[in-house]
Amino acid sequence: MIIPLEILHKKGAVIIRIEKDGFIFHEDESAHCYFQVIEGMVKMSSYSANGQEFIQGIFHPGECFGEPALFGDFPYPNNAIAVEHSIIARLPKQAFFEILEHHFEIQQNFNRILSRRLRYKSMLLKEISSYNPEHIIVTLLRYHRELEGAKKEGEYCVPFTRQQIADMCGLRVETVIRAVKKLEKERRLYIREHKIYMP
Amino acid sequence: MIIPLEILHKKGAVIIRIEKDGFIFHEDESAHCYFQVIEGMVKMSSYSANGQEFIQGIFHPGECFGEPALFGDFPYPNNAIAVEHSIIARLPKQAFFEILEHHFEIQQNFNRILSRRLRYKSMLLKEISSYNPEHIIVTLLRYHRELEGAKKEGEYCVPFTRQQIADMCGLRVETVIRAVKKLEKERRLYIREHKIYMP
DNA sequence: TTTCCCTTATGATTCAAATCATAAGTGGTG
DNA sequence: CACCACTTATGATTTGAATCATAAGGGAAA
Repeated sequence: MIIPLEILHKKGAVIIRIEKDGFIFHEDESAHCYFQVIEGMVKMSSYSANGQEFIQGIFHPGECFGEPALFGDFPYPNNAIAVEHSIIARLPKQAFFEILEHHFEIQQNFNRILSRRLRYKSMLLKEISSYNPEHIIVTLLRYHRELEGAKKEGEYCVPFTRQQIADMCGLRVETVIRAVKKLEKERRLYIREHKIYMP
Repeated sequence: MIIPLEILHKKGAVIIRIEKDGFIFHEDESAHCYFQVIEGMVKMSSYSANGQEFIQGIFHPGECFGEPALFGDFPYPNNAIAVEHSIIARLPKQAFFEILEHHFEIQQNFNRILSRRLRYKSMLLKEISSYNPEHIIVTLLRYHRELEGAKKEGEYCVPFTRQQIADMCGLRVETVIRAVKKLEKERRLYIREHKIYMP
């Protein structure tokens, strides 16, 4: 939980419900609000001219999104879309900055969050720019396994479809399917009932 | 100037000199210091297994680098290398965090800087994952022209070699050379004495 | 239970960027 | 000046991922 719900309430946050595939905001819209996921799942993504989607991030309950546009004073760089029916807190920019002024530890926490997102993108850029699909996918999955963190005993059950993996690293479904098959042959991961597992 | 030099001095920053191509820190090293460029130019980059370089960012006088690793508590994700002979202020992590505690506006400024870097990487990822070299290069150059900002009357003289452009967007020199030629033919940019200009 | 859509799967073909080779222009330095 | 390293340049060839086509499996909903 980035900002405790009490504080959000006190500052006048609105709770909104979004159905699956509903937009919370659109790419290039000017940024007026801070958002925090309460229930459900939200993705930030954009579509290129040919309709290909690129997923920049996926956000779970307690996580925030849209705030870089507030900090950096630029339009939302991507669309925010509910991956499933979701409940979200929305707080106007002004109130958001007031919270930061009075809570050093929250402000600091944002530095941590932004820095980790930078690390993720830094890693992805390096991968995409110079490695093959198998390498990219293994690195991506390892990263997400680390995020799950604590509960790391045993194997990691990958919570993404091949399409989602493709959209996160700029590959095509078929390429991901083939790469995953190849990785299975090399024993670097396993497939059971079409689900991917990492040892 | 992210952190004023007086403050850095008072907190015990060390001034270091690095010759061209010298390393300031290495990828995967654990992060102990904050850095700020005083003179010269520094790039953050990493090398893939086959020796290909990917430049994650370039930093000029007044700009900082290495701080995401401090905020996010992870090893430096890339190498920091002097592009030319440079003078740099180095401040231990502990002292850096003390400065933040006492300077709300500096803390806030870091939120802005990190957010803008995120935007840059977000843009690059989208470009690299779904557009052709010409599109990627135009977007990259447009971004850098905007950074130069104020002095934007007239055309933009691109301050990068084709190799540097290639290393910033994961392409090969030959590809960049050909793409730039093609863009010139389409009148989307100009070449005079081998230098690239954008109208 | 049938329908529909999404996901996984596989083979054939295309194509754009990487790779390889080669050379001319440029700038700094001993 | 001569030399060396880097940058720009161009053509030929290779290659790996995208694209196209097709189909089977699974889950949700009418």
